[in-house]
Amino acid sequence: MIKDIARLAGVSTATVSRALSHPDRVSEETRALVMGVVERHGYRVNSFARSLRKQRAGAVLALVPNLGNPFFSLIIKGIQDRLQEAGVDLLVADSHSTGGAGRSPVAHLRESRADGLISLDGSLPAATLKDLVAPDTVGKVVFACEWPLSAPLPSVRSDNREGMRLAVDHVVGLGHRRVAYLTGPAGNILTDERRAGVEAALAAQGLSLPPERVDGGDFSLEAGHAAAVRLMAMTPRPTAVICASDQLAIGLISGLSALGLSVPQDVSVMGFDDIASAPYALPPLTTIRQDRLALGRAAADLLLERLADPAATEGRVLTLPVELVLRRSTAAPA
Amino acid sequence: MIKDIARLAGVSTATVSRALSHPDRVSEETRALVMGVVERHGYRVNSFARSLRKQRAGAVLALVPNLGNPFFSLIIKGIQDRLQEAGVDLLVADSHSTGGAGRSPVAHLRESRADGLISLDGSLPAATLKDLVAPDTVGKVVFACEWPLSAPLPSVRSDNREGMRLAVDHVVGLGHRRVAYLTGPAGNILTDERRAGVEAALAAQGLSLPPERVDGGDFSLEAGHAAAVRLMAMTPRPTAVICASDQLAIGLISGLSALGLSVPQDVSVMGFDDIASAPYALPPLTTIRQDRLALGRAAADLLLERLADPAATEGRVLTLPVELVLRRSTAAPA
DNA sequence: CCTATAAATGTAATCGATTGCACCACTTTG
DNA sequence: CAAAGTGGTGCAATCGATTACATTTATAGG
Repeated sequence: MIKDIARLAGVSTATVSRALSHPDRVSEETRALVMGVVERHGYRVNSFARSLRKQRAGAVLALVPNLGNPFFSLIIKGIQDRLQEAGVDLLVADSHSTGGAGRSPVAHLRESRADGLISLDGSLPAATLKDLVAPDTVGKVVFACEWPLSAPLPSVRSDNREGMRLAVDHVVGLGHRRVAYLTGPAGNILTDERRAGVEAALAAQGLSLPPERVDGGDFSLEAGHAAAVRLMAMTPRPTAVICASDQLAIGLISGLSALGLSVPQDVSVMGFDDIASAPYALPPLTTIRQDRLALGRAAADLLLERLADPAATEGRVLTLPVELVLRRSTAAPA
Repeated sequence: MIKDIARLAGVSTATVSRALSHPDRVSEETRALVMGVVERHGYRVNSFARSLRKQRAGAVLALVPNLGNPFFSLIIKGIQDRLQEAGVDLLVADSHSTGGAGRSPVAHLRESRADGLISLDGSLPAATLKDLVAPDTVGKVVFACEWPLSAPLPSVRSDNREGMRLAVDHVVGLGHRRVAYLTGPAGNILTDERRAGVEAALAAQGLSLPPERVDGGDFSLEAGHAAAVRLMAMTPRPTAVICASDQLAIGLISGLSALGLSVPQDVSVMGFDDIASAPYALPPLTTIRQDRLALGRAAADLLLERLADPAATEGRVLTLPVELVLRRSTAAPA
């Protein structure tokens, strides 16, 4: 195709290419001439030919634990926003669904379909992780939101421990002493961090988190709902429940409501994330806000920087601040 | 790279290529030999070289009105699931954010970064739509969920009118006569379809939808919340409100609750979509379920078929069934 | 034993752009 | 006025695979 343009403009393909990619390397008039022809014929460079020659894809892969989980949408949007500014495309893949072709995410890197990888999944299979830290790929990977414990790869994350400190201090400040915790899925780094944050903050207040006051096991609505009956069967009952996610909290409130209990009169409930529906829960959910959009942007930013200079970003960890959002789901104990 | 493998295996690059892509075109032993070398050296084909030569990208672009809107996540997952089975990659772009590079989605097609396009946005700018129906792109485009009125492109959609008929028949069957409607954003095809569905179904029951009983103007939680006070200021009040989305319904319930009204005792509320949190709303939301996962899969399926045979799929419209899900947000009027 | 046919492999053109190097036409400088 | 420098172009190699066509080798049929 570039040949056609060259022929029509009466110049060489080299000149067309330069007029398009390095406008300052051709004369004013040649550029205008070439641009005119390009315009008239609606010519567009073939990205494969370019990628093949330049040895870069112009695309980045985002690996999501579950594409169907709405929690990730804002992070993805943040990533896409930043990438679009840089003129880089976004590929997405689900790290759990391994379809017919069954290509590992690393294959995208090795087949040079993507220049880099942003993983929102911190619990990648050991084999995948091993591939990722190989010399030829380690400089192309960053983590967002979650991160792997076993490899010191660059990552962007929210300040999960601080978030839980804010949550604990809030409910303890209201006068609660028996605080229960709804935790996330086992083996997840966020689960560990947040739980550790809760325990540390409670300890700092002279309180403890006995194992029987921990329930959940999943970030989902279902898990929260199911936990209600178990939590309320305890004697004495916990007076406040801190949840590892807003979904857990909303599910829990739903479960409590089914038991005829109301929030915050009978129990205080706190979430984590500040998802879009948190302000519209009944009651509006007191929670810890993490800025998912900013997190996505920062991750994309970090990856772009890493691709430009792997050494400079070696092991870099960016921790984003979180914020206590006071709404109506917490109150002093009865 | 393929040259290295060829040299190491003592065969030509042609044979390596065939061993990899057309195993039946080489002898058993050659294949084993080549595979062995490939395995040992972790060789992977370069996708650009392949794409350049084969003139296909092996990727498809999904265009989403707002990547941050969780409503789309399940559709995207459906698309990705199906594409992965076919060994095709998924690129995503936000049709609203036009970042620095500001490349139109059509550019992806023209630059052959993507073989096809699935648009979840039915309200594309006229210029974009015009580009899409050009002879060289029209065979590569399908719509999912939404669709453009002005061009007869293939699409997959839910049966929006039938859904609203089910909703209307349900509340009217409970005895409601003054039914209000919370509508979506102006200019959106779903807004039009659903409203038309409501009006037709009410008319069939001998009822009407006076303009003052229509509010909303957006699918969002906020719009639903804001509508509550206006709707309840009417005399006589509507006894049931049908919403164009679950988000509207949940926002509405939140707004009603702030006014001290409860659902369904004071007002019945219906949603549309059956999003993940609908069962955990207070009260659990009666709604119309559309299977977003199936919709995404079907759209990906349709696109793959269209890419293989554009003529056969010309103007094809697939309408997926919807379903009434009875929960607790509707009851007979007081 | 020789020819026709099939199976396996190699040769080299091709996909479409980018870019190092060479070259030409002018300026500038000593 | 000759030598050196500069800006603008063109030539052709290159990126890494795929595949039409040619060639070789093995097998079957007459």
